[in-house]
Amino acid sequence: MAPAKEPSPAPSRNAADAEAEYRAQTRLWLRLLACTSMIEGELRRRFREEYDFTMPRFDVLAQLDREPSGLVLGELPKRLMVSAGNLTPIVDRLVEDGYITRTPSHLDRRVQIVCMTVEGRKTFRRMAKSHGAWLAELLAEFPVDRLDGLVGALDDVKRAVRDALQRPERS
Amino acid sequence: MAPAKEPSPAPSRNAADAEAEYRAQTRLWLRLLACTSMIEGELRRRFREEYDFTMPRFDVLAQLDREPSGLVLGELPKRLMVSAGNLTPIVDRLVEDGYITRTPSHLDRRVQIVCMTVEGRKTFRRMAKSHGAWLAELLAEFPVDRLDGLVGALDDVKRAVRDALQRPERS
DNA sequence: AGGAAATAGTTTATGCTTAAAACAATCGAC
DNA sequence: GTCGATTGTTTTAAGCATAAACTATTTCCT
Repeated sequence: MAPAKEPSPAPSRNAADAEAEYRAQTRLWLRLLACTSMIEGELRRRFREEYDFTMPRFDVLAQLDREPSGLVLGELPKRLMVSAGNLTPIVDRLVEDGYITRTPSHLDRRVQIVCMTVEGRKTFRRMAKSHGAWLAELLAEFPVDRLDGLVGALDDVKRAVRDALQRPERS
Repeated sequence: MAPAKEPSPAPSRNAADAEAEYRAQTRLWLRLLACTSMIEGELRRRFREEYDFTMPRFDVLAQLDREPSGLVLGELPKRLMVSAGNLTPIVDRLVEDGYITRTPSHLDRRVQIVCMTVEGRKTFRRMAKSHGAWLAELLAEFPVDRLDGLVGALDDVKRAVRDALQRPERS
């Protein structure tokens, strides 16, 4: 496949390009990290202060809000991109606090179905409204007409990374 | 400044716009989170597998790499955007493992100066090289000519959020 | 000089996060 | 039908993260 000893076309320019690409990719990663952690930190702080709640707990409720008939427990780790073991204590506490229920399935006794309670749904709606408003406040100065473009670019980043991850571990 | 009771121009359209803006902002946040956590998860996994190291430890070394004369300990939480208490055990372990030194200042006995050791610098360079290569691999499918534009947009997001955070807590 | 306020850093309590091992129930092959 | 593999979930050990309380030192005010 790779022909050996082909005279490399403009080698120094290629090296410089590769170097520049490297730096640009690193910059992209650092910016992603900075933006995400700034926003995440502030949202976490407000969740805590206003509702004495955490973001992972909110994320679980958000998934359940769109599923009136509940969700198989094993679906949550996949959707939230966290490990399964992580969710056990979080779901435990949400059940304890009365926001969700966890019922074993008759068909398969390994499986459990989690479902939001009326109380949970009410609380979630309130928090979701705040969440949206906080985000709007934090992003207020970013021009509206550039939102879609940025979202599109991030979709492409996401796709690129997913492809790289799904690529069979090289040779 | 704001004239009261001005007949609102096309009120329903404004409401619809606000709604759309809301959704676009939420989408932006979800994409940011998805991209960051995908990349972060993979980098963490590789740091662990290849070097038995964690990202927070790498981040500390990265800061110290650019400061041959060392850094005041208190500078680290600011640069890394983490809490001070968080760093104590991380720095402890890096000292224990011989990657950095921590020496009290004579001028002010509250202050400590952290500095990378020769061993630490050597290890860091190796890891930094892998880190760059991993990032290049993960982002390989994202077109090079769109990197700078995306970085610029994220800079603007970062600025917007920082401004929002620094704004005096409203009224 | 003496004491209050500020600063640097650590400790504690709580919770998130992962990887890996353990456990339990089901499924499949024979 | 039984045994081995697979699947769903929990447990465990280690580490990251924050907020809040605490210690030690310095600075500032009078």
